[in-house]
Amino acid sequence: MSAPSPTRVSVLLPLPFEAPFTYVAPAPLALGAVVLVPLGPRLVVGAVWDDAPNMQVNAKPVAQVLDFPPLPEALRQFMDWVAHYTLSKRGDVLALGLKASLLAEPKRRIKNFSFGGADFSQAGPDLSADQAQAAAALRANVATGKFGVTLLDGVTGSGKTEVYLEAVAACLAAGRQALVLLPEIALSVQFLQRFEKRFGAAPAVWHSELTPAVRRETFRAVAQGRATVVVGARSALFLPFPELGLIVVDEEHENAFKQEDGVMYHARDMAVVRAKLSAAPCVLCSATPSLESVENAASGRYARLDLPARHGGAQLPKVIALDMRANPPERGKFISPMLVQAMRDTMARGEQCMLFLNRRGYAPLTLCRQCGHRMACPNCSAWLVEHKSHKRLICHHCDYHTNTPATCPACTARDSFAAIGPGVERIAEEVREVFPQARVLMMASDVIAGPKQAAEAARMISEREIDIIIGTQMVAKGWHFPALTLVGVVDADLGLAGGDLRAGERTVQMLHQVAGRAGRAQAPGVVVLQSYAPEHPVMAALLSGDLSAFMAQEALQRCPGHWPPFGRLVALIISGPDEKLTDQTARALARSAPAGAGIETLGPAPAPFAMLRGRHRRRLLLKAARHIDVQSLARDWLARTEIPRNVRVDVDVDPVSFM
DNA sequence: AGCACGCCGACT
DNA sequence: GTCGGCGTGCTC
Repeated sequence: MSAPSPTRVSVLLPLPFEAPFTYVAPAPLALGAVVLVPLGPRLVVGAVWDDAPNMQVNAKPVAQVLDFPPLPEALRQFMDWVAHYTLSKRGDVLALGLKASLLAEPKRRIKNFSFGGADFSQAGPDLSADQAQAAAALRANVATGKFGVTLLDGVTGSGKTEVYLEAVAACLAAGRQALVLLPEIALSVQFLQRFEKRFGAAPAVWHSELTPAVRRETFRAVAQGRATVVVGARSALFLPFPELGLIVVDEEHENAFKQEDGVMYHARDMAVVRAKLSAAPCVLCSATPSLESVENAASGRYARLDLPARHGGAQLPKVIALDMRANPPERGKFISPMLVQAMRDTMARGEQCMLFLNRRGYAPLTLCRQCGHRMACPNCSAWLVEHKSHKRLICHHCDYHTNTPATCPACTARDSFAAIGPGVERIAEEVREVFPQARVLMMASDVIAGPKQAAEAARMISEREIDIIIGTQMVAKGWHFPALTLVGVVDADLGLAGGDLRAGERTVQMLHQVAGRAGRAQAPGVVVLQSYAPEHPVMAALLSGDLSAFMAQEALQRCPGHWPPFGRLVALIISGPDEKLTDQTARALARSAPAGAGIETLGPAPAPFAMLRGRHRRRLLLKAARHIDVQSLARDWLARTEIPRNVRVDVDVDPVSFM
């Protein structure tokens, strides 16, 4: 036996570097080992990576090997994969999962996820025949311990959650860890209650609003295998699970899974990759699956399970289109008399109503009646939105805000402002005028800002302290309110304006989800869509409830032009403080764009928000047939084009937003 | 990402 | 004459 000899090790740092740095250790270190290393004048945390160390460079010694489980191989491979796919630096991806702040010794253990009271072997709830069959299929997948993706497509109220919780139970029984991704976990109080009811203990949760102490302790508990179930937002994909045995992505169609800055990844797609690298099954759930997942199921790449009926004998709501041309509201009002009457009838039966409008604030536009001046953000190409609750005009794209001025800044006219168009605050005002005795609750992100407010809102509704709920898209997600029987969509056409690639799909999904809040118990539900275009295919799909026919039509439209999911997109967003230089750079990129069979470049065009936060923006779109390696194309493209200082080019692979 | 080095304005 | 603004460049 010889004494261990000094070795060089590669250490990836959670900093914007593509390659690991090389350090010297007294003896070989385990791959994935979490270490403290000198970098310039400071010490930084990093992880031993799989690359061959650099023998040329002058290596400093590793300062300390931390008492922490090494990052698992599947996680290291996953991070490399995500970096390559999104054209990000590997260090930036590591930073999504490893930060110095996560490694400080916890002062005390936090309860939960130790699962003192949990019992995963206890029998689940009574399942319908459909549910039981789907649950059995998922349990069988988990038992194989192999990768595979299943699309669980169940109508709203069909009890998808109970079905996939059976898969979670099977995973835990097999001694492996389970991850459930939700689009907005911070507000998912009802989900956590159902989970606790099923298993007798709360899961570990992971989202951006955790306190540092909880975050540290959860991170450690996951790495040590003490946390067996994590319910989290997209960043939970980067937690160091040593024994991941199942990933569930609930509401898989949600755009909130797409990270829109920094490392721009789609958590639903990356969940599939993470599962594959961990040899774990993956379940994608939705009542309104994305066309991507529908096509993957149709081609046989994903298995498919359907829950076509609501649980407990509840019926799907009846959907009615209200033609606003024939039934206009009073001047200056937004709720048509027919919807008012439906609300009155609903409340007379002791049931609850919900009005949906996906627009925060009081009015989206404020203009001067004297001179026509429109109140706009100085930093963004966007109108300022009046928020009466804050007594302010607010930009929804940057942090600019101003008190509503007494006089017009252009013509100095007094009291000349007119509010144009409705937001939820204005709808609430109208409702209070019509139903002064009704108890009204607003649900929008500026009112319901965290788990506490969400829980209180859910409690008030469940305990029948509320008659009318008025909300933005926040009300669409997952809520179960048995007494809610009427849903009114104030402006069903809203999402169709501007019309990007997925405007129709997205509107169908969102309105169908909102509609699904109605009539989830015995009393039947009614949904009223206020529309100026009730003949539009989106409205037709919602009226018939036949979403698969709508998706088939979408597929037919996207297929010939190689639009996703039948082709690939990469967006380049060119931005900078100098408009001319930004524009020149965009045009230079367009000139050096890749060309060839199955490749097309669109743009440059000013982005829909041509200026954001004081930066001018242009967009280019690379469209390519499915078999083409767009990452290499984009990488080479950027490498051969000179980008001036103070112009930035952001790369968005598989863009969801075209803003 | 930090943190240093490095050249131009308002302060003791 | 200095303190300090943040531009740019480097970190194994």
